[in-house]
Amino acid sequence: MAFKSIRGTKDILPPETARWHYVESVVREVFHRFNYKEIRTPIFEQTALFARSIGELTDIVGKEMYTFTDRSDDSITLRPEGTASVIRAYIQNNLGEAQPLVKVYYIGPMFRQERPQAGRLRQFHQFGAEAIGSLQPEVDAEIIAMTIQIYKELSLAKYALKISSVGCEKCRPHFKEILQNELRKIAAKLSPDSQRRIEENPMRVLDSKDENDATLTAKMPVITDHLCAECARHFESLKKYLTSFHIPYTVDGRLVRGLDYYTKTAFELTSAELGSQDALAGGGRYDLLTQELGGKATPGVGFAAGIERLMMVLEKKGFEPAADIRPALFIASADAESRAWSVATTIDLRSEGIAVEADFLARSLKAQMREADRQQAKFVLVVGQRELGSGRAILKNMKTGEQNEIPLDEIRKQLS
RNA sequence: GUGGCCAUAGUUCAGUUGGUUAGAACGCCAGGUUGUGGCCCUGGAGGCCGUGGGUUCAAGUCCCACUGGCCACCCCA
Repeated sequence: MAFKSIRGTKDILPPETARWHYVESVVREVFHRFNYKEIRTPIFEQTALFARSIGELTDIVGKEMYTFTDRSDDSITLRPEGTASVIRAYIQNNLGEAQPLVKVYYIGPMFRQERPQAGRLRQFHQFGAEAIGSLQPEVDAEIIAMTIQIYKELSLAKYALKISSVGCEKCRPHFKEILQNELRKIAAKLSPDSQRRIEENPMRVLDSKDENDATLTAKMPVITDHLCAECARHFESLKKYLTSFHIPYTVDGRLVRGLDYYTKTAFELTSAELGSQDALAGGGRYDLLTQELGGKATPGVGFAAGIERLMMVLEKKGFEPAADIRPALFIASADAESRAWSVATTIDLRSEGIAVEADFLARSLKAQMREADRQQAKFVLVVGQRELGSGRAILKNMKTGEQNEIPLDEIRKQLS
């Protein structure tokens, strides 16, 4: 084969694009109902934006970014996630000056150079939302409720919501020290991966998939027991809201997010139907990010969800939306002269807003009927010399098989 | 980045201990119906057997490398 798509990238082809249209329309509709407005940022940014927001030491920045130098010798990176760009746009365009709470959402591709596997691609798609400007736990609750609502409206039932608080600049460093001290005591018994993580990211040791590690760390302290008064109050309030929203959740003090910028609330939605990469969506609060990126100190909360993973679950359920593009009418023609008429009429009707298809292969009537069937056309109009002469033709309802002779100039009326 | 499995028509797959013209189903095209879809019947087109090298009289089949896919680790959406 001459050219192939880049490893870890995929073509999304017609029957499947209908599913994407459906999912995107549901997602947009829910966002709009929650009064979030769409923001579209460039898919590439200065490398430093991601390095500073996501964190130099994270895997994403350390080894997964698509980074290159452009012809002006600037370091450019394809966005690995959405929040950094949104906050950059928020600061750059002074969005906070027009209103105190800015609520935006995005849908689009993200890029990470990882080894592809089930539910993991190098170009993948996310939808997500950010609420920038409020410290209130009500906003955290709204974001979570909105996330859940989207999955509900897609008739997805089998997921689990895990929530936690990762603390703030006051309580997290404290806890990190306590945990590291505990972990160092048993370091020798831990897996090599976990030993490395003790210094790099101790919270992740608690999340290890290694059975032995899990046993050894079962009684280790968790952050949710070591929050400062303010973080604890915030977390309690969030839990109350979720309960009042009738949203079931489990508190998982070991929940870790892959990005450094999170403070207080962290949450994750997982699906048991996904295999190893089971996170459907994740998010949390990032009260320090805006000032870290050079803006006025402004709190924020957000989430992001993987569209391909959502598709995997929908496919597993056998979900198949009705074809979103199908002609209202197919004009079948019996000969060259009527074909000319049918093409001209097709263009006319289309300009009037009617979805029409005709024969463009000069095929037999039978083949045209087959084509109309394949396209799931609602009606077929059969025209030939006779019809052009008499001004009346047969209109066939493809679902019922019913045929009626109608005057050609009444075709618009018949279709409406 | 590491590991395991895999790579044959458009698609999903068969292909005996290496042995003549590589098969099926579905899909596609045409005919059965000289102006009518779906079901049925008949016929047809369509394969450098992932790429490169090696072993052999002989390779889709065995060996090696590469590329790609799948799955897992890592990490995450």
